[in-house]
Amino acid sequence: MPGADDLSHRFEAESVGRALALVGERWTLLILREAFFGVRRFGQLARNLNIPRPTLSARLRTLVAAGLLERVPYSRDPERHEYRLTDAGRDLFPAIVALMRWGDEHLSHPNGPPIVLRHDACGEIADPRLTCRHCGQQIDARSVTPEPGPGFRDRQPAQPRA
Amino acid sequence: MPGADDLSHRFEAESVGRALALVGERWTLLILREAFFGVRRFGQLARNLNIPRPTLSARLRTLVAAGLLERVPYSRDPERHEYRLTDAGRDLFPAIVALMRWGDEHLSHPNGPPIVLRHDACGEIADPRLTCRHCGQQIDARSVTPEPGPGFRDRQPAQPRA
DNA sequence: ACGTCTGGTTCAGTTTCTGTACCGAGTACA
DNA sequence: TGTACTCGGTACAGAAACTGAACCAGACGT
Repeated sequence: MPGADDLSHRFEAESVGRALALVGERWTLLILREAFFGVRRFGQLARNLNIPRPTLSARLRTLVAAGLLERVPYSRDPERHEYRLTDAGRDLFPAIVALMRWGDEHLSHPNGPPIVLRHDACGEIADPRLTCRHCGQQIDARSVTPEPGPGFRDRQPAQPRA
Repeated sequence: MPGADDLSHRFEAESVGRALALVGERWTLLILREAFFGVRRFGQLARNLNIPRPTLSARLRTLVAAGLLERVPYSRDPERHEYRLTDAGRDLFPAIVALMRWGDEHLSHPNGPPIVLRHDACGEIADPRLTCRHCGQQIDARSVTPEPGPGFRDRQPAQPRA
């Protein structure tokens, strides 16, 4: 990152920080991955992920509270619910894909990725890249320079602390 | 994700799982974010992130062990080291950017993002997107269908391998 | 009546994280 | 020469989170 030593304390890049407060708990992204694959039920999640059920229960609750999943009833009498991605949850898809690609590239690729994503629009394997919206070129850590944006430091100046 | 209910146990999408085993610990991605911003030193990381020093110490050790950071001496006599991104670490940049964008969009955007990325090549604000490498169109959770890739299930012994 | 499936909860034990304090080596100043 | 400060950590104990095993209630099959 050229010429950018120690920007973070000046820039307050809290976007990542806050995202991670939600998403950085151990199982959260795995649960969301399952959700992207269409898994909606408690038991199915528990089986697929091999996650302790109390942990799953807690995660689902925080995810629902955070608005990434919604808990919708699918039967009454035995009152049952399933967990569906909200739009906010779905918007996390690029992050999961990016992690997936990184995992494919750097962890165990004997033949190639275990899963690929086929792009419905063009019918090809998507092989997703991060690109500049302006010029369309691929972006990586070295081709980009962080700078303060419009929302920089507009945090409450004199938040009276408890 | 159309027609894809419960793919994960069939597909073994372990790329994400393994990535998260490294990256899913609470402070890891924040440390990497700092690294992308040019922060290299223990004390600076500790100050910027407000992370407990023993935790930082532990995280740095696992990151070095995982090959995402390297610990290079920058002075001897008072023997001191700094932590630099390796190529593998740098490749995590898209994932962090994706999370950052999600945070910008869904968490607290009073005026706009606190940080933007300027694309060195075109000089514009990058506003990075995930795109299909084949057709260049933007990709989201709904425009793509997961399917088994070449590396699918090749860690099972029964599969006759070349 | 019995066992099974569902979606959970309770509980106790273990692991992990956190804050505070501390260390040892070097530097800066007076 | 003493004092203070920086830097990169470590030691420790209490708090929080995670984990596995067991359990529960309602509905269903036989």
